[in-house]
Amino acid sequence: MAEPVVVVIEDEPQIRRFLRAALTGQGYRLFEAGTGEDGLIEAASRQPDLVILDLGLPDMDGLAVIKRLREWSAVPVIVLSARGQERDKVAALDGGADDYVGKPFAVGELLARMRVALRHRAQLGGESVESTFTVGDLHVDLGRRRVLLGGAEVHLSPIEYRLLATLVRYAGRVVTHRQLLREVWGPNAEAQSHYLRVYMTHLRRKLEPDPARPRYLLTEPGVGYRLLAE
Amino acid sequence: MAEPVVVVIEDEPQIRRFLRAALTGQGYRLFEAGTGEDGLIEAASRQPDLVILDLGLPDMDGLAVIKRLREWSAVPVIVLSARGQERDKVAALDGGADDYVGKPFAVGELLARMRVALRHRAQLGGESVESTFTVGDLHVDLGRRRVLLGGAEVHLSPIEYRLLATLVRYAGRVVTHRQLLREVWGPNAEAQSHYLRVYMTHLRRKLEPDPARPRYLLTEPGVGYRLLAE
DNA sequence: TACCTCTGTCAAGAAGCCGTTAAGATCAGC
DNA sequence: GCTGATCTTAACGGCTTCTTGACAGAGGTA
Repeated sequence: MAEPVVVVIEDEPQIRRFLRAALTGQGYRLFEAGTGEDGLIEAASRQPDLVILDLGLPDMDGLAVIKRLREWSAVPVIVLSARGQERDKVAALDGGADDYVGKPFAVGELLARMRVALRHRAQLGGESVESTFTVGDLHVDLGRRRVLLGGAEVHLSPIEYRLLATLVRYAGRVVTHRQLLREVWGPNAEAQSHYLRVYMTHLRRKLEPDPARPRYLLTEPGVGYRLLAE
Repeated sequence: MAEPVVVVIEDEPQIRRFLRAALTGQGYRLFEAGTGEDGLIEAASRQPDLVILDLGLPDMDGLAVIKRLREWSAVPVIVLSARGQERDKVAALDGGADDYVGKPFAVGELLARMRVALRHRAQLGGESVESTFTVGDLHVDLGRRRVLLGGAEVHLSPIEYRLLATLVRYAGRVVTHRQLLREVWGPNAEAQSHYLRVYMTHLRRKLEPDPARPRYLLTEPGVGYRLLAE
């Protein structure tokens, strides 16, 4: 990777200055945002190789930023936070963050963890960053948060969309009940498997030609669900 | 991933006991080693989804273990260490570790970081050679939880699949009745060898050209079963 | 040959999971 | 505060899957 692109979402000017000095010195290209909204815009427009995210933003909760980001992007996210509570860490990591570094942080460790994240990304290779998915009549654009069925836009509720987006991210493979519940409803809902049944019915009614005989949204009895690929 | 396999390389018995309790309760399959050498052997033979490695081993340096492991495996490694120095962290992370957790550690955080590592691995997924198996017309894709017979997908119930997957993991070698029962039905079912006969019949009916004369799913009388490997 | 153990097959009842519907609770926008 | 959309929760029928019992065949042994 010639010059890795990093988006820093952080409101404290001191820390931004500090990161700017440390990262540009190491050959990173840096883009900065002071709010969650701006950060999401930067992440979308700069196509970064890595996102560094402060949890304590003025406009929105850090977890919400991760969640929004993860709807369309698999870019590695390193969380930077002054909150050192275990439950904050667990929530961020389960919410889609790839690493969690407490403040105050040692810059050498942060740089090492950044190298790990970039290594992971390099292993994935180019195409799995794909943000659109098509099978049969069904087309999902994760970047634009749009779902088309035979060319016509289908409106999905937030939960319906998150459920579908999760299946898209793992298209072709079985996603277990636990995993779906954790990624859509959060780690406290792992036992509520009836949610899944209700929302799978919704999705099938909106997306399947014959909801009683699913072509795309397949049940793997006793295990989970799978979105048919190609 | 049905039941993630974890290899723990750690010499302190207390911490091993602690990890055993924490991980098996979360649905992980655990294999343990007390030395670096044993750990490398376990990692090679168990094909784990994740390795947890203590840096302070009696026989060899933790960094050396990572290095040897990385010569042939990309399995995620989480380092557990009492040494909290920044240079130790940087060395481990740059040496090939995927994460670094200091002792004493919070179990919730460790579990969350494990889920992150498994998520990364799942995204790599698909083509990785180690998770698919082929013999004759029969093709088993453990990563996607799919079974193909002459190119056509075969539907297996959860127990049927777990039984086949266990045989695949030991392909070519005999797996004893006890071991199959333990891995498929759990440790309380080791005496129910009846189950095995019923489900082996199911599998053969679904997978064998002539179920009465098995080509793939072979009986080893008095011992167990074996899946033919080419 | 007769007997015994191990193995394979079939089938039926039980149990649990899944899909569907609908009603009340909650939230967001006006 | 009203209204419509969305989410949660409960109920229930149907269906797959699991468990269990019965029995027959294979193969070894006295």
